[in-house]
Amino acid sequence: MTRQKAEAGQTETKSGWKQNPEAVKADILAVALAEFSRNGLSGARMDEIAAKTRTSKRMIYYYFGSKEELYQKALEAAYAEVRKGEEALALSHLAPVEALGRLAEFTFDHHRRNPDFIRLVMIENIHDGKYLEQSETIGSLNQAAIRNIAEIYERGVRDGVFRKGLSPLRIHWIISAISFFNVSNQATFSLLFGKQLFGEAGQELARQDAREAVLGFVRA
Amino acid sequence: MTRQKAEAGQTETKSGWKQNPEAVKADILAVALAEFSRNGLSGARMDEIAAKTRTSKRMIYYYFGSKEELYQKALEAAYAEVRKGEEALALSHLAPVEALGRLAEFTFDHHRRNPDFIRLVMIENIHDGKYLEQSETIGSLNQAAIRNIAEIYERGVRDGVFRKGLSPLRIHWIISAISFFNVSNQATFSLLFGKQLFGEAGQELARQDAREAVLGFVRA
DNA sequence: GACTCATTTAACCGGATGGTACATTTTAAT
DNA sequence: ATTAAAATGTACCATCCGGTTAAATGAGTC
Repeated sequence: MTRQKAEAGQTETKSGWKQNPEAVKADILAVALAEFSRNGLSGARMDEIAAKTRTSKRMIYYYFGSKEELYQKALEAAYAEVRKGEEALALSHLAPVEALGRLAEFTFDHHRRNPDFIRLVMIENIHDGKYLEQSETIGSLNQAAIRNIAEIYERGVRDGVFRKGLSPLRIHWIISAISFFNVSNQATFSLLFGKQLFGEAGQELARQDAREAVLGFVRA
Repeated sequence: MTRQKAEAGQTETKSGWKQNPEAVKADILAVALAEFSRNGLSGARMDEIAAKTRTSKRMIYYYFGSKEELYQKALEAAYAEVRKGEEALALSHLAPVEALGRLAEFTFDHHRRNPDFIRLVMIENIHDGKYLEQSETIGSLNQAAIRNIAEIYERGVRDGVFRKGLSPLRIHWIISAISFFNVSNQATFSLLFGKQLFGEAGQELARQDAREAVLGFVRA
């Protein structure tokens, strides 16, 4: 998204062309993503989004139809963007314990790297997932995460280092919970219990804890 | 909150009195809590809150001043309410492993029992905790949870069943993460990965998993 | 170089929404 | 009974805000 926006800007600057629908759409989406993430669906302002865009409010309605549709498209774009960062993690050559530990740490870091996405997911959950539900571009790459874990878990059970009776989904659930919560609830948690866990050193500890919790969960 | 509302209703009905400030305030807070939890701060409508109240919009402003102040008071009330349910869990007579396991399961259930509270906390995190921060009634009973864990953990280390080097805060963090996520992200998680974990049987599994993850995390 | 369609601009609208002015009633104190 | 303060009812307002109307501009086509 951000990358595409930058390109669009250059193209416009270089050529002086006026019409460039794809760039305009990408620009709107990027701004919308940021605004919805910051303020939520009802909290975001179409005028504000338009102002931060290189185009006008009229254009937003021209391409996206309504605030809700824009939100949905921004949500889809956010998922797509974050999914890209999930690929390319080769774990099958590692021993099961090490592979799962790496996966936990990677997921932990990946969530930290994408706070805006986390916020959007929180917002979407406030809406009971009704917009993600309407989306057609969902059930694709998420299943890959499960298959990834399945492969590791089965090897671990075969080697006798993981206990039997678990499902990849439940392992993924634990990893997600810790990684997500670490970002989503940072504000309230640190208000109630102090900021220790959210500084540089604290987050290093937290990552190790995420790893240990997951491994402790599956270990035989 | 709910209890107090019911009492207020009865009092009003019985006596026919008109003025009853405390009951009116409690009524407003209860309605506000539900509405803000459902729709967020910007999404909630003052007119709607007023309509669901036994009193008028005028009264809301008379007692609470503004939408934001009402939200803050509702948030505080929610925390206070939920805290009450956390007390009275005697664990010091149990062996460390059993005590911590029970605590994990209890916390898991307690979160499930209070979805509205969870939603409010999510909403507050979207606002970066700025309203909770302004509150004066925060840092009180939350520390009790930490002390509770500290007691169990220290016994566990002494007995050699828990590993050294952890802090009660980090244990609490893990327990909270799993318990919170299980409620907060139910919508999106079940959309992406299916509803298996959120049915009757699934949640029973999830609770056991919460227990196992925590115990696996601290076990020597 | 006229025609056509996609794209863009600028001004505008009507209802929703947070908040208020003002009069009135109720309660407690004297 | 009188009075002052607290509590409440009614009607209203100014602004915000999602969305639109209508007309103009650019680009590819023949």
